[in-house]
Amino acid sequence: MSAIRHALSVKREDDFAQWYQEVISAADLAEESGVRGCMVIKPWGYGIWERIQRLMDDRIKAAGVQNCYFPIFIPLANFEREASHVEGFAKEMAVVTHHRLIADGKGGLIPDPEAKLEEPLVVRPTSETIIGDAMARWIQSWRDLPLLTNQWANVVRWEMRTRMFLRTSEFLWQEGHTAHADAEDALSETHRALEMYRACAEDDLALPVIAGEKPENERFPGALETWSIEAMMQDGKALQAGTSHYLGTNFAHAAGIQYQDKEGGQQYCHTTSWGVSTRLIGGVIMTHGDDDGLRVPPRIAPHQVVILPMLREKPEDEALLAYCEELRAMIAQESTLGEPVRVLLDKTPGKAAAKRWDWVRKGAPVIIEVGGRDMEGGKVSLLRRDRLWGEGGKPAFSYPQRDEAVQSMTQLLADIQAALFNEARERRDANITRDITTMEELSAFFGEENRYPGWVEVDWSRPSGEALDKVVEQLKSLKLTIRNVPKDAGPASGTCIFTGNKAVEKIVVARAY
RNA sequence: CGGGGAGUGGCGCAGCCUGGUAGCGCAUCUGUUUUGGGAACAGAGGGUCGCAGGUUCGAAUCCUGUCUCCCCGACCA
Repeated sequence: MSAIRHALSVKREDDFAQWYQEVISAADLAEESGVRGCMVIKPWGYGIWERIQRLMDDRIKAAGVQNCYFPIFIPLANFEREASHVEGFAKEMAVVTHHRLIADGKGGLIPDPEAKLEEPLVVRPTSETIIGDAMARWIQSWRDLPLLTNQWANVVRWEMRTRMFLRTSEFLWQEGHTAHADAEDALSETHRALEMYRACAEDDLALPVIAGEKPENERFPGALETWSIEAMMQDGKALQAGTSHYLGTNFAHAAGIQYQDKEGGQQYCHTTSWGVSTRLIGGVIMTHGDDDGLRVPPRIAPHQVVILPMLREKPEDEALLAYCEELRAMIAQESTLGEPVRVLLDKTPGKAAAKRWDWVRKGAPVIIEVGGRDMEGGKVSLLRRDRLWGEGGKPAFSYPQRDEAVQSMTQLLADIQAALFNEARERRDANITRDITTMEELSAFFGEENRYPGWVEVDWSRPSGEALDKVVEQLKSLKLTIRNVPKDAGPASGTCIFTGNKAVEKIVVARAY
């Protein structure tokens, strides 16, 4: 029995799905739009996305990739060219068929039958085909390679079941598309992107991930290899947080992406594509959220420090605001994690104690409250969001001198960033089980009693085709999926848990979002 | 898309079975008193009850359709 009065009404352990919904509304991240599967991303949520964008974009550009923008509409014929790609996406396409509305005579509007498009346009679910077209125009010679492009865009996939940030019909992402002279070069790019995602997830979002190759049945439609980073959520499920694909020459054949090599012969390019999306925000929520709301890692927090003056609507407020403004300016002079500290002086009317809880729910890493007594003593009241509660169920304030608080900010924010990562990593490591060697054990492990069982790493023989289908079917009955073959896992030594054959590698098996 | 649940002031809900023109808590606004930890009291504002049809003298309530959300499943990067 705890005396703590939490800022949310639902606890993670009581109803994780409902808790997730509450964090999104309580932290003011996003709201429903009235359009199926589409959400309005509100300033705090979009601010987090802008931070992710900025940090990722820096990494992308550092790798020599250039940003472009391609159309949202793709001609149907263009989309049809790559067979398995079509098969993968056909079921979830938004299609534009008309270009004009007319009155229906009942006060409403309908698409004008006279204005039907000769060829329907599909709303991009991803842009391999249309970018492939451009690549075919842009690439002539081996000197044009590698061609490294990226775009930040929205895409639409008509999902059957949607969840805010995790799976929405429309979402925001970046999609990198590259063309190379040979497989080796393209594979190297596939891995560079994967490692970039791992670094961004771990260093920027404080999400520990496992990077590895997806099994054949989970490949991107049209890809020869699909690699992913997988993050463990607090309910033990896996979230695919980013993917990187080696597409071989499949799309090059479909779009005619060819170059003349040094010997004068025509060669098909080897292409890659890779992306991360607003789904990452869902991963941040389910990794760092607690029973008081979100906890935003400092690197991606729109405001890292929020100052709340304890205003009383009296003349002495002026001096207090001046004291806080000085504090704000001093903190803004400091740097942390390689950037100037982002600090907000929240002067909106209202009591500081009430506003504090809004910022707790939003997850600002550091909250500083300043009252008249603090000012007199040259102090501030400081609260770490990642260590919110102290003795007796009260917020764990510390009361440093103002100068001391300013000087501590560089280290404090770096500490919070590290603490969130370490907490998540320890939780993940504690929840990966490696000693399961039979299907019976696996089945028992994921039985009813074990609510948040986490992940299991097992040996397998990498079956293919129908043999793999059987394995997938077995796992499905336990609601499990193969997440990936971790790059960093040790060599397999035993026998395949599914087939009994000699194991060739290890896989991670888990329930997934 | 199948099964289940739900849409009533900003948020959370009651009312619906047994039709009679809308209520509670929180939040908001105003005032007073408070004031170092999510203030108290008093008063006030705010809703064509998701939308569209239908039944009826009369519909939040009954019927039909439709949209959206949540949970489970199927599907899926």
